Amino acid sequence: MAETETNTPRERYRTQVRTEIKQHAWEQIATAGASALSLNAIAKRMGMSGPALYRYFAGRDELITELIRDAYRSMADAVRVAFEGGADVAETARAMRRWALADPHRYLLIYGTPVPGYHAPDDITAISGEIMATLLDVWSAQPPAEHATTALEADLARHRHWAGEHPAPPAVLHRALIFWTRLHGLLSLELAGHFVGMEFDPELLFEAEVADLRA
Amino acid sequence: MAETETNTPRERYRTQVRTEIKQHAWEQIATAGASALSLNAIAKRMGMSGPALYRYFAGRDELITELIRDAYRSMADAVRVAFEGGADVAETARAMRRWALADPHRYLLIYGTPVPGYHAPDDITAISGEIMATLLDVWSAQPPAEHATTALEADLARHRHWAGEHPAPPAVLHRALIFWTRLHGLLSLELAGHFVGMEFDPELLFEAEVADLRA
DNA sequence: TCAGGTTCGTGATAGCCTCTAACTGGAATG
DNA sequence: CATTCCAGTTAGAGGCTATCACGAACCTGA
Repeated sequence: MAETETNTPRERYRTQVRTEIKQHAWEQIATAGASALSLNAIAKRMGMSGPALYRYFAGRDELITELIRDAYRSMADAVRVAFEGGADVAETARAMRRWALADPHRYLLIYGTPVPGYHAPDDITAISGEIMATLLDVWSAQPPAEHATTALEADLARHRHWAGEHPAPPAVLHRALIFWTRLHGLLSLELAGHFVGMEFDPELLFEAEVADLRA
Repeated sequence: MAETETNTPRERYRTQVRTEIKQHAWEQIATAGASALSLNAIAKRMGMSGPALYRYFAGRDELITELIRDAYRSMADAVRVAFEGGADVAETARAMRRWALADPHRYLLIYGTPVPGYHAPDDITAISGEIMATLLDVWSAQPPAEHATTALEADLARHRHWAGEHPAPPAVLHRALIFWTRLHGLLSLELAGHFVGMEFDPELLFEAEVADLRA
């Protein structure tokens, strides 16, 4: 939600309105889902008439893209803050869960069902890369035990493009990947409400998975 | 997609049109996503004019609910067939992955971002329960090694409502749950395209997770 | 101070969408 | 043959995205 600082009052007004629009957008997403997000409805709730919002966003897609960008940025910051605060693997996982539970729709906007044909702009995929880089940092501080190289690790040694310049060995790449996929499995099912009828405590399942991940 | 057998030609015609509508709906979901599904567009592609479809479905929601029901039914059948064909845990996991990859949008319609406020009718949650029951069957044939009871297993022993009459012990409930969450994490990230820029082989990651699950 | 361009917000409009309502014409039924 | 039923039609209300032309407010520079 952070908007760059600006000078002229006009630009300050502009960014102020933009963030106000985004706030209303998040509220609407929380109550009716991203697919029901309506520029028209936001405008009316802000006391303006429909097309006014097109001065601030080129269209519905640009608004949603901006929300996705903010969400990624917020998550990348949360993970980074955890790591730099000295969090180990388990505590980083908990930080991610807290971030997800704090606003389920924000998480689902990032990792939920994508619109076919939508391609995130490069700066967003870069933030996604930041998150993976931080996970590699976290796991590098707690590297897995020595073991024979697996087929997957051989593949990861070849395709380590996504790790950027990070010097993590394939075993750490593997660890970061399953950290991501297992957490995502737990969080997305929990946030989407697939556990509700089951009545067990999702946090215990989460903690059990975190413990397993460290072993 | 299975429609009950009927007698009169009128009813046969009716169910025939219903399945034709659903086929067009799946095509539209595959190309533009579920949120862009349009009764109007389907009607036009079938050579009829808009409101005609309301003879067959009470509205857009009912059509989507029907698609969700068919998707769950298909998945439950796929898992059941695998189990009854003698599949072990690993082979059942592969059957689920094959089912998901065969039609990514069908999987995402079930397990993707839910619409806030949407509640699936009881018969659909029953099918979801069928799937869990089959997973319990699969794991009961390959029970995990003995170990001290964990906090999660104690919780599962108390809240085993979702397992119905199934006699599986808490350790098996735990196993079935993480089978589900880990597979879902892998599949939903793969199907949503979050691995595309990474270039590693998702199947190797999947197999590594399956192997880990059996250990 | 005041003339200029710039930017904001408006109403009108086109073209989608869902869904309701009244109507027509053909098929099934007695 | 007459009646009932039902598929499909058009018309229309009300929502949406998005574009356009216009008036009004604002900022800037002479």
